[in-house]
Amino acid sequence: MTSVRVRFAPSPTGFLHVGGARTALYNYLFARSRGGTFVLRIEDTDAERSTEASVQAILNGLRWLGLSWDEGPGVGGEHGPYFQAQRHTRYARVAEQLSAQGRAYPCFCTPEELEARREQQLARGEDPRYDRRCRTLSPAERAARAALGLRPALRFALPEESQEVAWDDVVRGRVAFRSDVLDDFVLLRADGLPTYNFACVVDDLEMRISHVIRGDDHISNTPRQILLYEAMAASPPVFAHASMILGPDGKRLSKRHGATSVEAFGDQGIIPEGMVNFLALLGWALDGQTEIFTLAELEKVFALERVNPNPAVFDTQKLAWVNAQHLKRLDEADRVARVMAFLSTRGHRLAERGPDWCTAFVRALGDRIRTLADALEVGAFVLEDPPPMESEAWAELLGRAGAAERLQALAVRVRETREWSLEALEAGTRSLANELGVKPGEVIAPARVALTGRKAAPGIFEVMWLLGRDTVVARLEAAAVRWRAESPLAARV
RNA sequence: GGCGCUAUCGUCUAGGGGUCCAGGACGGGUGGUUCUCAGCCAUCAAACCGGGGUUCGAAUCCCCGUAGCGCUACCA
Repeated sequence: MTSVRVRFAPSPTGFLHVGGARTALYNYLFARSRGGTFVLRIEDTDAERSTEASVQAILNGLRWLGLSWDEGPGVGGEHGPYFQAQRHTRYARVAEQLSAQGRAYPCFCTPEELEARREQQLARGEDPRYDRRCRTLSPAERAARAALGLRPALRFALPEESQEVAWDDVVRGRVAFRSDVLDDFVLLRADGLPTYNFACVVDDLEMRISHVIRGDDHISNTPRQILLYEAMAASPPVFAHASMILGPDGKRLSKRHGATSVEAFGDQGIIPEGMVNFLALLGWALDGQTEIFTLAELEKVFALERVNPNPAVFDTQKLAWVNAQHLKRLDEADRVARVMAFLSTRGHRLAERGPDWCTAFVRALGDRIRTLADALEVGAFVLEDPPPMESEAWAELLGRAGAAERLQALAVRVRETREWSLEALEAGTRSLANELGVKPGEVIAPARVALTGRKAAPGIFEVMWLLGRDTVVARLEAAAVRWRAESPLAARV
């Protein structure tokens, strides 16, 4: 019985990108759905680009999504360390074995020489590949070069005979390469640090990884890795290559498409539930019908075999919709807490108005917010005093005959309203319209503009209630005054 | 250039030879509900990349082409 062990192995060179997040999610879901172990390993062999800040950003991104790891940074485990930078002696040991077996050899070519040769090959129309000149160096020649102080890199010795290297990819079926399209790639750099392919194989082997789930940009690395497993007399794990996530232009998603880190989406008001659900759907479907899932539900129904091999375009519209679905499914207290937390990051401290007010506020926002950030827009009437006046809304109000009188009358009515409740406010407004002989909308529409500065807003009585008597009266009167001053319909004195 | 992967509505996808004149969802159009918007309900438009095969029968299998993407580093 082989237990399922998967890993997410990001290199800490930036934030957690949505592509990486989806890979992490698929790994996590596969582990959970199979009762397996989800390992987090940091691939920081590139000291130039790796930073501690990135490590933290990635961990935070995973935590935000709710993807907890069973082994890795912060939680430990039996197969650590989980930072490649701390595993050098292991790579060196394996490298030595490979060398002893004749499957690896030192290469004294300098990067400059290699680059020059590569260009020559290209110029001749050949495929740029290492010419293996150091592979046949005699021990004496090697010693001579080392004596000159030259630091060699260690290269993998590909099989002499070309062979087919193939595997059954869980998402793509059988994939095959001929080994002669490969070259003797570097295992250890001259500075002794392992390259990706080498470290990856050593670690996956030592960490007993059973399934490697990653992006399809690794497909062409897979034959190299399989050859390494063979050289190490080990059987390779099962591979599953999910495809890339593309931008709206069909190109691989990148920074120029705007936000691509999960953190940035959080800043835009996407909640983890929405992000996880949307990411899951990007390349996977349960039945083509069900769209909304919680992480817990995904853990039960996710199947790697149902991951789709074609590249998916990241559609922010659908993300917003999925997010909205989760937002409306949150229980009220939770939704209120999240909206308040989001707004406070933008400097709006609403908590001091009391829990009842906050609940009413979020209730008033209702389904008008697809993301938490929408609360900034939809709730602007209460977030700013006065809120910005949309010129189009004001222009329309100016063209409405008798608007000032109605606003004025409503101000009086509101001032006189004894009970500050939605019901009383609505009754007062409707009876006023009735007394004025106009439809309720004739009073409500001007009031909406006066109170919110917009033509579209939450229910007018909720708006009034939230604003409070003084503010409502003040905005109504101010609008009436301004209307009289600016409207061509105003009677001039 | 070489190698590889992919190819169903604008987008995410269901579909694994007949039950598909291709289903769902986002987005879009229209109508209804309503104080506006949103939401909700109803409804419409919208796709099997092209060409060959295989088969009684192909969206489904094979081949070729085309297109997109990926890799082609002492990056991961």
